[in-house]
Amino acid sequence: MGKNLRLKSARAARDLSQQDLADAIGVTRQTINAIESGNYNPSINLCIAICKVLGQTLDQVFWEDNGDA
Amino acid sequence: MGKNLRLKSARAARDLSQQDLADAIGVTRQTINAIESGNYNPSINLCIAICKVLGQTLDQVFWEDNGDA
DNA sequence: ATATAATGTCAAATATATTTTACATTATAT
DNA sequence: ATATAATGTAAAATATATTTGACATTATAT
Repeated sequence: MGKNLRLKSARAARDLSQQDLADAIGVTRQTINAIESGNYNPSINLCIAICKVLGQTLDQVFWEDNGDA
Repeated sequence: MGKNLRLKSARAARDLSQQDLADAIGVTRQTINAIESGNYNPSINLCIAICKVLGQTLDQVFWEDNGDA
């Protein structure tokens, strides 16, 4: 599976480490890392929680890739 | 948790039974029913599969309620 | 070069999504 | 009233997400 670069990018834009984001949501760092790495199928509630912290929507972070940026 | 009426509605708009939708995706009828009923936290891949069959996006079906229709 | 924060990854344990089987209820038609 | 399709729900089994703990690697700073 492909990496989730939009998540990585949105997180970086807010200057949050994987640990920071994980803490804000209440999951472990490994979970965030795995999602960004792409070998993962997170729950929708987790995705929504991530989006809220990052100020994005599901489509922006988890919907199909547009190909580029 | 609240019911997912947008899913129910989008499915009805395509004249698909819960069984039809489940078959199209490759899950069981109970899974679809549970998601519509609201006591569930499906995986993002499942949500995406549902959206594709219904011709909708994640935001349209699974993002925050707008309150009304 | 050394120290520290951030990231990548792995194996075992735990929590939870999803399946399977089954039955009750509601709608629609004859 | 009877039959049939669709839906709501539940308990046990299975698959998989998530945690925990641990170690290696990469970036950033001193």
